Amino acid sequence: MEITGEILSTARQHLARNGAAALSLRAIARDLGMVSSAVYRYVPNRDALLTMLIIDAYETIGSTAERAAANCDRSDYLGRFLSCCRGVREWALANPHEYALIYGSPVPGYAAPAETIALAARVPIVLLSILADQTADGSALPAALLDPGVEQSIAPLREFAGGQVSGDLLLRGLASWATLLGTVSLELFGHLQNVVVEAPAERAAFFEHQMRQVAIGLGLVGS
Amino acid sequence: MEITGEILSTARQHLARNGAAALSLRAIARDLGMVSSAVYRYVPNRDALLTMLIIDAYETIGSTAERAAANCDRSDYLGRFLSCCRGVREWALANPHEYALIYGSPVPGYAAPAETIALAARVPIVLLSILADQTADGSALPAALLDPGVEQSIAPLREFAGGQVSGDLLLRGLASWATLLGTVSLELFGHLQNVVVEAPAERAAFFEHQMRQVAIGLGLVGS
DNA sequence: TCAAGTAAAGAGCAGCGCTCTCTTTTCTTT
DNA sequence: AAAGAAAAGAGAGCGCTGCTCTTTACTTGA
Repeated sequence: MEITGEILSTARQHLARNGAAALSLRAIARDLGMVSSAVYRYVPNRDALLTMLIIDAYETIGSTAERAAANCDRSDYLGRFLSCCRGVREWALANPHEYALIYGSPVPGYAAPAETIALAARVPIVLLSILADQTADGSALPAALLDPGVEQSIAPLREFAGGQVSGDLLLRGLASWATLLGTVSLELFGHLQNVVVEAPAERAAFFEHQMRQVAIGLGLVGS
Repeated sequence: MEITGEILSTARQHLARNGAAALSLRAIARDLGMVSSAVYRYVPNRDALLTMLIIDAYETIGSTAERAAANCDRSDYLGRFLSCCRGVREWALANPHEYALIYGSPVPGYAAPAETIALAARVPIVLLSILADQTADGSALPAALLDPGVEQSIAPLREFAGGQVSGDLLLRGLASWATLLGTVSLELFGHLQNVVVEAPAERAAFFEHQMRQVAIGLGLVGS
């Protein structure tokens, strides 16, 4: 148990420094003063190690988002939303390789291990809880009527939300999630070069504005 | 020149089948009946090959988006936008590894080669041209006043657009781009599991609805 | 015909994931 | 305390990778 932890923390350091592609069991073993075959007593293979790092990343970004949102009054929906968005972006900027690991291209084969899907939900759940609170106190946007096919398409999410939030608002929430991750990914993966000034202050102002616009679309800011 | 082309097309096939991580110069050489050292006469190294594939991917998704948008009347802004979005998504679904290569985590070191940044602009330019046409004929949304810091942040884009489009609309355009890529990435990278029904018809209906909502935010659909 | 240039082959280095066997250490049981 | 079992690590080795260097074969132009 002890050594598994050391392997994991060394792996974390290597990931943060060199990225997932360069993660090497042998290098980790060297750092720990072991021979490479010895780490196989603790970790089945490289993919399993990556999975642990993925879980780790989901946990830290999830708790970051939760803590950020919890910093605001429960009734301050806009504050909770913006705080959550900022938290996600700042975590991503501070941990680019970890972010890429979970929201970039899936590195190993393809299949997301079953353990990760519950963890992956933590960030969207923060967003969802804002919409649920908003709906509960009657301040949500009037729900638009949806095409039955569209309504049907989000059946799993609808079930998860337990009928607390209208289909229309759920879809808007999904869009806000996509915009958040899209904006962060564009910035982190270099697609805003020659588009948005590179300096941190400008990047932050840009992000803040974009998320505020998203919040308007969610009905979080009284017009 | 001949052989470089064969190497590239073989590399394309390998990328499509196994993804960028598994791309191996030796395997390509084997497929071509050469010895591995021989391909180094045509390709400097593996990263250069990846760069070529990146350029290739940008070109095909760019022309796909352009052709899709060109399928509609020039004055049919909504049609052009939706057609472009559909084109991007369908190309991504048909070429997941290529999509991941350009919009997922940057695989090699980090720095996007200078040759790629012009190519990378082709999809956003399609979106931008819609907004420019819309502005030119006076049907664009009234431009909201922006915070000076935000206005400043998009100076590079503003310069590129040549003053044809308001800062407010440029920012909305960037948001639509982020939402488009975010939505496609979420779907492609498995983050819509247990959220949106997996069947192609439902996924398409979901995507269509989301993009229509984005179009409303851009003022592309007369209310 | 011969020299120059080009393309390919081959060997080899260091690194990787992973497996197997063997030895050493540690803990448990009598 | 001695004997046995279990756990942990060491080492060698397989096949793969990117990449380099040297040598061989072939094709040109003079």
